Amino acid sequence: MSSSRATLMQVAERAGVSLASTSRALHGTGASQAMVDRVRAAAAELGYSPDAIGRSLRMKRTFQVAFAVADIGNPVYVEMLTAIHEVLAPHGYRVVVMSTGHTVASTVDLVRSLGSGFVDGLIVSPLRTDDALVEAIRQAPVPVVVIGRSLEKQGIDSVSTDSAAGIGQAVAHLVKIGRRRIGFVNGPLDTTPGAARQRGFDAATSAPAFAGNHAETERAENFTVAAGLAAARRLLSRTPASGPFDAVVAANDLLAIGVIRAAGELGLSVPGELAVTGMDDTEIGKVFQPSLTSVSLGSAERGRAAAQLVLDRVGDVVEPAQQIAIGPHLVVRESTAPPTELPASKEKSAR
Amino acid sequence: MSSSRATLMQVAERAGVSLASTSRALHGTGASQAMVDRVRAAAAELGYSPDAIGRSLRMKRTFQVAFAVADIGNPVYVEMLTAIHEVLAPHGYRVVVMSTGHTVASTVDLVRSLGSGFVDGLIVSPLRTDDALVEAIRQAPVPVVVIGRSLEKQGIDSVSTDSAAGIGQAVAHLVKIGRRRIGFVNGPLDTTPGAARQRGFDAATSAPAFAGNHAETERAENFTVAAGLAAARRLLSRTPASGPFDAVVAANDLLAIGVIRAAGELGLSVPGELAVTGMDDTEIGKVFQPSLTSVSLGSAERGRAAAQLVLDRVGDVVEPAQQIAIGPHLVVRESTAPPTELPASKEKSAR
DNA sequence: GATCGGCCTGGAAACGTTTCCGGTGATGTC
DNA sequence: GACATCACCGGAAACGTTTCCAGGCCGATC
Repeated sequence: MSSSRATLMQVAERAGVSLASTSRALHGTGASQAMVDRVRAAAAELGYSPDAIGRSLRMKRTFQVAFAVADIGNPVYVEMLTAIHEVLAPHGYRVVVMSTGHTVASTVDLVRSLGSGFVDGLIVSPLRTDDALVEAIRQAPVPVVVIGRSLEKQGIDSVSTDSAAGIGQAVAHLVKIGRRRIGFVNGPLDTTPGAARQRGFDAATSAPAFAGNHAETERAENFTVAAGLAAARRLLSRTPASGPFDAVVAANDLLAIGVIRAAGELGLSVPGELAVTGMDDTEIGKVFQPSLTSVSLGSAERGRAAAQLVLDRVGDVVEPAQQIAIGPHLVVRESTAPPTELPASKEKSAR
Repeated sequence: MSSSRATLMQVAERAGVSLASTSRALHGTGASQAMVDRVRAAAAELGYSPDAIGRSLRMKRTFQVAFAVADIGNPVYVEMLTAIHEVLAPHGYRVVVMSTGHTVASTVDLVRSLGSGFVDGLIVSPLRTDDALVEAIRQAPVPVVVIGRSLEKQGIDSVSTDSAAGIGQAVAHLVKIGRRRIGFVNGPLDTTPGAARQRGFDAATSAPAFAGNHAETERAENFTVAAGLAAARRLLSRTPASGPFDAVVAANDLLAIGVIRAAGELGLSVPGELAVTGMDDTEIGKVFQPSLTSVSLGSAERGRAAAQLVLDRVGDVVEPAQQIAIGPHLVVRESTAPPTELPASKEKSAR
């Protein structure tokens, strides 16, 4: 926190050359070798390092990209952040983490705040979307990439995934291993992921392949473990006419963990008596006990794609909006298996 | 991504007043009401929003703070990040996430890069520290707050916690509930937390209160679940002369989860046959099955304190370096309990 | 030998903002 | 009525950098 930093002007004086030449020498273009050596030496002596603000002002580039999510506590977003960081850092870009807040209005505010130009681009994964937000994004003074649903018609760059199809994969898997009464623990329906996943569940359970089985939805207040626990308690306290639930599809790994905890409370073994699937294929799901069968939506991959898209855009390539889709795929682990033939004792068999 | 943004100059012209007055009117000091109204109107018409870069250049303030950690994948750092964000955002500060890398050299580079002045302050939680880093921090052109060990003698602001004492609390708890052969799964000893926690374990297990019991350390490659799993396999494959391990202290919640998984592999029940403690009291530990007894080091609290410290410092209050200490405390959950009296059937001695 | 082209350099402008400073008009006080 | 005080306004400088432009030098070409 010592002496104020050296400026380019000071380096120029020290080297006895002009300001322009100094800049060129350090920047590396159109300067003689002698000049470069001289300036480099002076810069080293003074411990010069270029001022990012001055440079930004002149170049109209901040070398910063913002990443905005509602809840950085959700491991999915952390994975995205890591991936984004890995792509951007080698290009000299910094990542600013922002919070969208939980309402769409606050997200609109955030997008508008890009007007102050502290950032060259934005990657945002909004929980909720509406026309105002779409419009704000379209008007935004810097490239914006949305991670979430495809916004092709709206002409906005997006990296999406078909989470509805992902839920379909989970349901298909459960049916295939012999589950007949499937509950669905979803998040709020007015969120983009909540709506998509509900569509996926409804479609999968009204398809011919599902005929004769039972399906039922319970809605959690949000996408956290606590909400999942509460919702699962409600769901599992009901018993369909055809018999107790033997599987639960959760819209989220966190919700799934809540479901498993609820099952534990009720003395239901997982996967023996209750198979549970999650979604997002997070690290926490991998290490949970039992490890979580989960639909991977390629969080890291989506993060990387979004970052690459922003990078392309700030390199002022003006192209029509691009849509990148990442296919979901199911990763089967311990939390799903064919139902155990229960011995009369109803105690859990060997581990 | 439409028309280029309006500048203050344009607002001034539109309002028919000087640039200086425009700035004052918007900034709110020393302008008549009439002037304010007039300028506000013009600004609104043009959709003006002030340019952060121009402002930064002039004010020598970026309204950004960097938070640097080795591994943002570790939930502890996510909790800190959240807390930091919550403190800083209301003051108009943005948070830039940076990676220190795993070597001390790359951390030094990062601190040096502050010289480019893109940020008003830095909060860093380095895994490893050496004299070069301390010196770099002391020379840094902006306030730096270290989360980790106390750096009082070095004259650096720090927010620390006595993790050694925390390990002591864990050991005391285990002894109290009747555990006699305690393993310690630690991370690398050349890291700051690794070293401190080892000291804590060694001190606790060589204290009179521990006399007659067995203690043994196994070192994991890093602080992740996978490393914890591997280390626990090694540890539990050994059997002390006095009998098998009945408790494991892990230096970290992630390591603890690895330990529990290893116990599962070996058919050991937790907490019945093996009690396990973690450290950091992370969200994932709370929801794990069994939920984790863990030593809280107040991650969120430390984040908040560090953020507040940076905030004070950028408000150019020049005071001697401050040391804030957060006391550790044990949170007992399911993963520790008195040993179960094993029915004769279970082959305990043979293992 | 004059001209042209190419390489290199220095001067100066520009990016958008805040703030110092001097000036003007109005108001209040003796 | 003169003078000090005050509130407000406009001009201009400054923050640190990059880049346009013009000019100087040198070698090569005709």
